[in-house]
Amino acid sequence: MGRRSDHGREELESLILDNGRQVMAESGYARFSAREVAKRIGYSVGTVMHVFGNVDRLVMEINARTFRLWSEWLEERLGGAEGRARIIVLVQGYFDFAQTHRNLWSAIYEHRVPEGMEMPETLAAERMRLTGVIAREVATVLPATEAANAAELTSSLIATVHGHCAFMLGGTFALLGVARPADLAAARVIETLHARGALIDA
Amino acid sequence: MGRRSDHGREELESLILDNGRQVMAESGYARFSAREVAKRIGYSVGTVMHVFGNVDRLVMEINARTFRLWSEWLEERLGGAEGRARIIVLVQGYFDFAQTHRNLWSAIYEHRVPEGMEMPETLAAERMRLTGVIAREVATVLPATEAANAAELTSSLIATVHGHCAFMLGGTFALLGVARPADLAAARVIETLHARGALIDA
DNA sequence: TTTTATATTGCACAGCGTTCAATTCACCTG
DNA sequence: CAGGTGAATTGAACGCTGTGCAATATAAAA
Repeated sequence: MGRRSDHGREELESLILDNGRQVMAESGYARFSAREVAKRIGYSVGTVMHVFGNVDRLVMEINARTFRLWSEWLEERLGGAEGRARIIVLVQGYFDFAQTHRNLWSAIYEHRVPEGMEMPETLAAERMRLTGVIAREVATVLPATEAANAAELTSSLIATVHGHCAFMLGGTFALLGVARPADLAAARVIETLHARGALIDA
Repeated sequence: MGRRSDHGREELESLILDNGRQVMAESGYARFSAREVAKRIGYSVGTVMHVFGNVDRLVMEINARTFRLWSEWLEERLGGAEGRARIIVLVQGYFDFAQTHRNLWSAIYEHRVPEGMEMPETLAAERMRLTGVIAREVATVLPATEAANAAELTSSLIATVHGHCAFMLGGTFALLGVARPADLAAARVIETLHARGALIDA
């Protein structure tokens, strides 16, 4: 039983979030349970509910953390890469992250925000941060004439890669006999960038 | 209380499937319930479980039906369209179906087949049927030199459109300020087909 | 020390999927 | 037609789930 002297409010929040992330990573969204999180931190269910209001908000905060982790993962991988290689790193990094953190990644897309409940600011912010990393790289590669379309094009390219990644982890590609999903996605991205006059080699 | 004289085994199966589809359409995967289906058909939960073994199999059978509905939806829409228009119809039809049958469409991708449980034959078959419709149209448009890659390219194009559609219904595009997701997806598809030397006008 | 505010609990509730002994029923046999 | 048989169907039990809330425990203030 947790005493209030053990952890301050913020401390308790991140304690729940840390263990919540762990439960999500182990069990996946379908088997995620606030009760299990409570058990692990040695507090009762009521406390978890009191801190986050409801399970959906807890899941969304976990997802926000996943987005941050993901952004950092991509930035790290970009490291010293240059030119076309940076784009490939982004695509491959997208796939690698999803595969390495399968359950965390899936939870982002398996969770539906209930009607009438608004998305927490943190989730929107972290999502935009990830998009920002990619948008920056896309803008670098595009010619000046395409600058106005860069944001929209970035969204479209992310959607393209996302679709391939979702089909890989969801088993659709396995069913269709597709061997190297990441290469396919990369090919589509390069194609589009070329079509827009991007300054990268073939 | 259902008497066995009321419905034969097959009759009962499709009764469950019909009402199951309805519950799924109304409530979505997250709130789908075998008990609710049982209530609607006037049988007990045990009967539903007896016919389908477990809820996952029932969901997969419902999803198989959704795939069939989807294939027919696309074939109808292809109607008298010709050339490039057929490709646009496929892309737009993908989006329209998903939007019109939001919960049924989402259920396909929200449901994860539990480990150790194999996919029923019907689901795999209906999924391939849908892919077949699209593969046929892609093959028609591609030059003979690309025939060998047609199947893989088809899978990639479906993934591309799927990614855009998922982002639309999941709210990602709204967050990013993307206005016309279907047009974006269509642009990507046309780009790729052009890059492969497809015989369609710009 | 007593009061006050609130963090925390633990139970109740309604729902879920799954299991299974008991029951009901349709049909076959004599 | 009567009795037996096997399968269909039930309904309760079990262990989960998220949520709400009155009661309690506790730290801080008076």
